[in-house]
Amino acid sequence: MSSVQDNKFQSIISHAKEYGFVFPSSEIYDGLGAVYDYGPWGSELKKNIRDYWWKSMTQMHENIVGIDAAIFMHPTTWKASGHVDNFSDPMIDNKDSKKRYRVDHLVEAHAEKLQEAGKKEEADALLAEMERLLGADDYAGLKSLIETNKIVCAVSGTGNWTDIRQFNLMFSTQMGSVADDADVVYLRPETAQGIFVNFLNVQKTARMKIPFGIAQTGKAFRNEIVARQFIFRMREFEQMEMQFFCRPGTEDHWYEYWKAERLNWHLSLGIDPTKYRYHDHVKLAHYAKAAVDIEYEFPFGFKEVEGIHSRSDFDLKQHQEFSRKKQQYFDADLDENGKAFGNYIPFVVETSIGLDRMFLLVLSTAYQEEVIPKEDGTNDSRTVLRIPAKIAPVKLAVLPLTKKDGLPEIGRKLMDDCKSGFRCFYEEKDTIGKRYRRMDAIGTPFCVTIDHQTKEDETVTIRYRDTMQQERVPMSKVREIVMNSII
RNA sequence: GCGGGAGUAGCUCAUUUGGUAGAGCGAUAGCCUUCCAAGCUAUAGGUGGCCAGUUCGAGCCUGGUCUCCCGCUCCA
Repeated sequence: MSSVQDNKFQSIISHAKEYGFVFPSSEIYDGLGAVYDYGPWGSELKKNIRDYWWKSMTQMHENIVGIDAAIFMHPTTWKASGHVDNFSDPMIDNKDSKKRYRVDHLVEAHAEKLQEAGKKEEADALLAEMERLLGADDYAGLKSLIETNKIVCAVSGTGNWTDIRQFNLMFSTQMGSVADDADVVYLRPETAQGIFVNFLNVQKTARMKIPFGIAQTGKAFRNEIVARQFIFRMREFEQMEMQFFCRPGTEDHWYEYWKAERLNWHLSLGIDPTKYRYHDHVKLAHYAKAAVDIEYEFPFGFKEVEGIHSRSDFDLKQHQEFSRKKQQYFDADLDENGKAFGNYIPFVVETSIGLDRMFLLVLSTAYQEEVIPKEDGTNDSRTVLRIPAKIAPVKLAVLPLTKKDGLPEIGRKLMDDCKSGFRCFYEEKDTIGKRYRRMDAIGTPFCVTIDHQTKEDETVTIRYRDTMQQERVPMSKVREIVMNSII
């Protein structure tokens, strides 16, 4: 990261705090690592992004319905999903290079070398032994396996290792207030499983026919080893996910469809397309058939904001196996031979976007420090958040030019006319220029000024955030102008 | 978790070798009534991240600790 980008990122973080978007969690106690709170304007913006997503996925797609599943789920859910086995990794550190490795990656890399050297049998034996020890959670055995095979660190070249430690990425707590009887439950590490376990409930009660989708937004929790970069990687975060259930064999079609559709959603906010790119996964997760990330160029580089995954029938199959409840769907549509497609476990295409990451994306793209030349030759400056009007925290500021001569009363009346439609902000303190700057800083797209002429002809000055241009319009038109820009 | 850097008012910073903290901006109230920040007055706000040690005395020296940033590592 260059220092210029570095500074811009720092400025965004400072701005977010100073103007009530994001605060460190429990800040008076020095904060809590990688946990953040959303302030007055931040919570508005976050809610608006969530609503915009929700509307585009559900209201705009007749074959997608929503649910709101609980954060706690039956512990077996996470065995079936693979999280219990795959979400906790034994790690080992090299004391000389200070490098940290996942034990399985380290051993696998060594096995590959053996294979290249023609020692295939030795490699296979090593991997088999590793699997056995991993399955038995035998960390001492794994360490001696590393030592006896003289596996060394690629950087330091030494075999000076720490003990193996377990990093469990799932948060756990107890359900039940008597500690001895309490069952361990997990805070969900992803929202997707709440959709999968409700697949048939939703399909039957909402009478959905394949292909259809289930959408959900909600919190998820991961005990990240390293959580950094402001709200980009948090331990508690919010996902917006949609699982699309389709007939086996059509998943590639729907994968391509959602890949395009989701990028279009981002672009519909008017965000610079050159800041986006697709990143196809080469190494796929255990369930995946295909996976692509939508990456955005954050101030700290291109990073994943959303993932589209072709998950096959893995999840439903797993839940069918672990729950012993059939997860199949009867498809009465006829195939080319005039026969019903019949019973099958649907394939799934998932779209999964981090709400907090989207929030950071919006803030990153919106934040601008501008220099404005003045008539006398000197320069003026402003910090403006060019947040798309439809998701801006405050849509309209009502600003009487003075607080005398009945202007505030007119402003209050305009407030009453508008505030049932969208978030408004009223302010009569300080010079008009200062008030414009304050509204720029929180991204308010429209400011309306009440002046003495308003008393004569009921017109007001509307001032646009992005162009700083002003226009005289009838006061009765203000609500409509703002409404039209936020739909 | 390892290595590096940082922590003084809401923000940006100052406080000449150790002598118990100041400014600008911002905020609040008022004046002015002005269509793009930086006119005037007043007020509020800090056990110097926290804890200990050295010292007659610590924002400053030492140790520990917490948090943040950067790099490594990890990322379904």
